Amino acid sequence: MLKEVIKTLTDRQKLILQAIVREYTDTGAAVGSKALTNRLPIHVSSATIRNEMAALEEAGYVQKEHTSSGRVPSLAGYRYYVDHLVNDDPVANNDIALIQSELGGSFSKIDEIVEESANLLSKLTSYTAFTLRPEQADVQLSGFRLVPLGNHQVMAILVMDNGDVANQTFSIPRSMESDQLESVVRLINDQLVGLPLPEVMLKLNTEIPAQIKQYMQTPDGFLGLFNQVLDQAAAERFFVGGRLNLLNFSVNRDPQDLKSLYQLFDTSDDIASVLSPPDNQVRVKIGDEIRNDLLKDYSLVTATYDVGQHGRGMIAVLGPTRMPYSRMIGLVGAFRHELAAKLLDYYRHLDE
Amino acid sequence: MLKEVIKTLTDRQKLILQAIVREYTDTGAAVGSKALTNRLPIHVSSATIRNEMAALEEAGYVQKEHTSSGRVPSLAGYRYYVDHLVNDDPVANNDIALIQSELGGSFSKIDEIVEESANLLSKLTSYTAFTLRPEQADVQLSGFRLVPLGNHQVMAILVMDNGDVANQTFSIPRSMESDQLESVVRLINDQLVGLPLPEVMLKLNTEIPAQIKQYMQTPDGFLGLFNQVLDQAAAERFFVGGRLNLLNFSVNRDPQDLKSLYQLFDTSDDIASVLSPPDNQVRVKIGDEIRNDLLKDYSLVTATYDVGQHGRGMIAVLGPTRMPYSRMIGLVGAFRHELAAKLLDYYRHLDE
DNA sequence: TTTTAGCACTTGAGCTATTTGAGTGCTAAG
DNA sequence: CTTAGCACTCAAATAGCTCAAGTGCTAAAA
Repeated sequence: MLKEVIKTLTDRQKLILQAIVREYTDTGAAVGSKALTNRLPIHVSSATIRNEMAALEEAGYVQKEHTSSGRVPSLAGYRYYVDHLVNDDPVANNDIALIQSELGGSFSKIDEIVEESANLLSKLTSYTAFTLRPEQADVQLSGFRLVPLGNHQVMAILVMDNGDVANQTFSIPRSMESDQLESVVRLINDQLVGLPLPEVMLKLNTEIPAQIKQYMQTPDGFLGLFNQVLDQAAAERFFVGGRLNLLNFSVNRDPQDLKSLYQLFDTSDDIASVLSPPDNQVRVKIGDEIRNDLLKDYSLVTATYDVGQHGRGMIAVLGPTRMPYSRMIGLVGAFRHELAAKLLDYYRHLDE
Repeated sequence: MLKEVIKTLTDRQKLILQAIVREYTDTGAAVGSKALTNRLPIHVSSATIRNEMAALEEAGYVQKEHTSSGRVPSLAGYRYYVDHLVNDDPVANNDIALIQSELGGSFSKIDEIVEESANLLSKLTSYTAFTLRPEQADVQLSGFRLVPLGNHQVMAILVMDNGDVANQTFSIPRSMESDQLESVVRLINDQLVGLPLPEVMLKLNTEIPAQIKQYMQTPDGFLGLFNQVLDQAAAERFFVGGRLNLLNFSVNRDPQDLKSLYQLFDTSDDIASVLSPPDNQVRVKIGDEIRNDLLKDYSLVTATYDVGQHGRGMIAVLGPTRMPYSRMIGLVGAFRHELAAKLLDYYRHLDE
C-alpha cells in the first residue's frame, strides 16, 4: 500500500483543523467559519477561516456535506488529528478511581478479570469494548485428572501451569473398567504433562492414539474430547462488553447490519484478527483502516497490555468515527496500565 | 381480577373479526371495509361490513387509528381471535423436519439440548425464544468431590442424581492440609449426599458450619462457594435464542427500552416469572396480559413440555402482538412435542 | 502580500397550504 | 336487513415559501 502524501499544513491550518475536529466530535454538527472564530486561540475573521478551510478541503482533510454547509472532518482529517494534533488530556481522576475500585475486588480467575475489564471499559466510554486475555506463548499442561462421577460419567480436568483450568464431563462406554481409566490417566501424565500446549496437540494426533488403543477400543471420542476442552479454553480468551452500546452510536443503521456486527462479535477468531497490531502503544484505526466492511464507519482504539512472563493481552474500544479521540486515547492508555498492574498482582499472589 | 364480559358475536361478525386479524397480522396496515369484501367467504357489500365493523368496535374488539382509518384489532380482539377463531393450521412439514434434524444430533448434556432449542425455535419463528430446562422437584445431591489441582487450587464438583454436574475452582489457604480437605469431603458426603437440594441448602446454613469449623478456621468462604455452585447450576436453567430478532419486530423503539429488555432477558429469575402458567397447553399472552410493562406491546406464546419423572420444562416465543397466531400456536405445540421426545430419549440412554 | 468587510448565492430545515385517496357514518331506497 | 350513494374526515404526499447558516468571490484595507 502506497503511503499517502501528507500535505504540509501551516500552524494556523493545524489549529483550525484541530478546532474543527474538536467541535464536530462534540456536537455532531458540521462546523462553519463564523462559529470557529470564537473557538480559536488566535483572532482572525471568518473570511480568513473560510480561506483556510478551502485549503484544508483542497488537501483532503475536511469536506462539505453540501454546497453551503459547514465542514466535517474527512477520515484523512481524523487521521491527521490523531497523529499530530491530539493533546494529552490528563485522564479524569474519577475514571482512574473507578477502574481501580472495580478491578480491586477479588477474582478467582484471570478470565473473570479480563471479562470484567470489557464491561468496565464499555461503561467508561459508553462504547463497545473488547478484551483479549494475556496469551502466554509457552504455557504447559501441568496436570490431568479423570474424575469418575458415577453412572458412566467422567469429568476430565486439564490444568495449565499458568493456573488455567479447563474441564468437561463426558460419558464412557459401560464396558470400560476403572483400571482402564487409570491407565489412560497414567499414560497422559507420563507422555503429555509438562509439555507446551502445541506439542500436546501434536502428540495427540500422532503417537498417543496408537498407545491408547491398548486400553480403549475407540479412542477417537476420547481424543476429540481433549481437543474440545483445549478449544474451549482458547475460545474463552475473548470478551465483549457493552454490546448494547452499539445501538446508541449506530442510529439509523439497517437492523440487518447490526445483526451482522453482533455475529462478528461472537466469532472471536474473526474479530481478534481485526484488532491491534502487536506494538506496544495505543493505536487508533479509523474507518476503512480497520479493513472490515462492517466496521468501516467506526473507529477502533486498541492497545496491548503486558503481563511480563505471562504474556500480553489486548484491549480495544469500538465507537463512532466522530469519537473524542483525546479522551479515548488517554483512557485506553490508563486502562491498559491498571489492568496490567492488576494481573501482575494476581499472578504474584498465585505463585507465592 | 374481574373476568371481562364477553360480547356474543354473530357468525358473520366472527368471520369479519377473523378476516381483520388475518389481514392485519399479514400486512400490518389497518384494514378497511372495501378491502375486506374480497377476503370474505361470504358476499356482502362494503356498507354491510361497515355496519358490522361498527358493532365490533362497539364491543371493543377492533379500533380505529383515527376517524377515517380502517380497523385494527384491539388486544381484546386478538384475545377473542386466539380463544375462538384460530384454525389449526397443520404445521409445515419442513418445519417438523428441521426440528427433528437439528435436535437429532448427539448432545452431551441436557442443557445443550435445551439451549439449542431456544436457538432453533427463534430461527423457525424469526422472533425471540426462551426455553427453561426441565426441573425435577426432588433432585438430590448424589456426589461431592474435591479435586486438588496443585498450587493451592481445588476444584469442587457436585453431582446430582439427575445427571447434572456443577463445578467451580477456588483457592484454599496455604495452611490447609490435605487430610483436612479429606475430612471435609467425608463430612459433606456423610451429611449431605443423598438429600434433596432444598434440604442441602438448609443444612448448609444451620448444622454444617459448626461441624466444619473443626477442620477450617474460616468456613465462610468454603460454604459461600457451595452456594455459588448451586446458584450457578440454577442460573443455567434458562436460555434465550434469537435475541437479535427483537430488533426486527421492535422498530422505532427507544434504544433505551431495548436495553432494558435485553437486561430483562439476562435476569433469568425475572423473566421466568413472567412466563408460562403450569397447565399443560399452549398458552398465549397478549400485551398487558404478560403483566410486565416492558413487554406490554408484545405477545408471548408459551407451553410446558413434560419429561415424565424428570420433570417439566417450558418453551416460549416472544413476538409482536400482530404475530400470525395460528402458525405460532401450531409451531410451539409441535416443538414442545419433539423436545419432550428428544429428552425422554436422552434420559433413556443415560439410565440404561 | 495578507487580511477583512461586504455581498450575492446556495441549501436544508421548518412551516403552511393543497391535493389525493382510502376510509367512515349516515340516509334513503331496494 | 342490505346496499348504493354521498358528504365528510384525516394522514400522507406534494409544492411553495421563508429563514438561518453557510459558502465563494471581489475589492478595499492593512
